[in-house]
Amino acid sequence: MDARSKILETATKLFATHGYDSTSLSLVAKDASVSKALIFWHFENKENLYEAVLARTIEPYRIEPERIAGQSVPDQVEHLIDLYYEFVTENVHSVRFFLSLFLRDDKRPDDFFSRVLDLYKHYRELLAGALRAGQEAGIFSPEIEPEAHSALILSSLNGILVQALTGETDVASPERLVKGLKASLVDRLRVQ
Amino acid sequence: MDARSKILETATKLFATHGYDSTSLSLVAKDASVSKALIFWHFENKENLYEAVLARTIEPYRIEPERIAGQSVPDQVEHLIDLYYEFVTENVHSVRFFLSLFLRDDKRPDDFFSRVLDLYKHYRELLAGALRAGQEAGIFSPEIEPEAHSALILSSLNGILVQALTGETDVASPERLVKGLKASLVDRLRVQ
DNA sequence: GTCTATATACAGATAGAC
DNA sequence: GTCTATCTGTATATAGAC
Repeated sequence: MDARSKILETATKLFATHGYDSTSLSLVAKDASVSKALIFWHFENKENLYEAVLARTIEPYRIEPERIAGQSVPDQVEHLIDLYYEFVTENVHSVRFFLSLFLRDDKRPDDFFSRVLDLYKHYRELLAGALRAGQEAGIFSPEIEPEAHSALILSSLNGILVQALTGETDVASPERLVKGLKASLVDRLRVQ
Repeated sequence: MDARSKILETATKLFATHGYDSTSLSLVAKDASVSKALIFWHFENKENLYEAVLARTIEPYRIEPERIAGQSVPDQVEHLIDLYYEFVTENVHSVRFFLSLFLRDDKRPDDFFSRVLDLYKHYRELLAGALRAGQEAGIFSPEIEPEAHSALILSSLNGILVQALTGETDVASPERLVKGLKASLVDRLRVQ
């Protein structure tokens, strides 16, 4: 790997675990086995390096249309839940990173935030659409409001994932909680 | 207020918003209108100050038995949910602080963490107990497992609260989500 | 207890050789 | 492109006067 990529990779790991301020360029240089001066040659200053790291980190944050198409209406809801869950578990480190950015008064470039929020909103709308389609097909109870209920499902899912992210043991496993979520928040809404 | 308390109060605010590393003692001194040397005289070093701040912050984290006693069994579940919600909204700043500590590889003194976790566990057990009592009284469906379901309720609640903590607008309000949570995760479990 | 002045270390950043 | 050496600011921490 070339030096530039090595720096970027090392910095990504360090920024994500220690945050912006607590990550010194001396440490990045040492871990990447390059001189501090080389970091400045490639990225000009610490902030530019940070932005390059953010750009690299957010890269996989997108919805692939082919993955959500083609299901029968009732299965779509559970499938969307699975997709969300899979995405977060596949990107634990960066999700944890972004969540901690949301919580801190840290360096938080607004364009990255709005991109994460847009993605979240998109997901919620897909979920609401599937719920509404299910209602219209007479599968789900007409009592629920699709928008409100999709927000609740995502919130619950986030809660489960935060629990997994913070490494709380001794509670039920994430998989089991998601199963319970589907049972209570999806299956129980079916018209008998 | 005496200088020591002033320092403690100022440091609490600053550590919570900027974190350990990003909070300089020069800033604490300036904001508290004292000299830097006085901080060292009172707290010896930065880490000791931080621990004093943590001890002060965690102080309100306890369950008051009188607040959960005396309800009729079915109402207990919703009451516990309300208590949890109220506690978090009354302590937003420190909850956000602790959550960000859980997410970062920061300074994380294990005894404080285990105290937060114990409290959480206690809450979950109270909730499971209420659910079980409701089942035995024939009010809640025998289908659910109290332990698993109380974990799900708390996870969902956490998800709603994290959303509020991260300041995500444009989604449903926390109050509305909690109402939906109660409807789907509590009321729908009642035997008709 | 509270201050000013200072020691020491390390941060981000630059100069210039190769 | 990559390095060593160095500048400058600011951090934690100490010494010592009052």
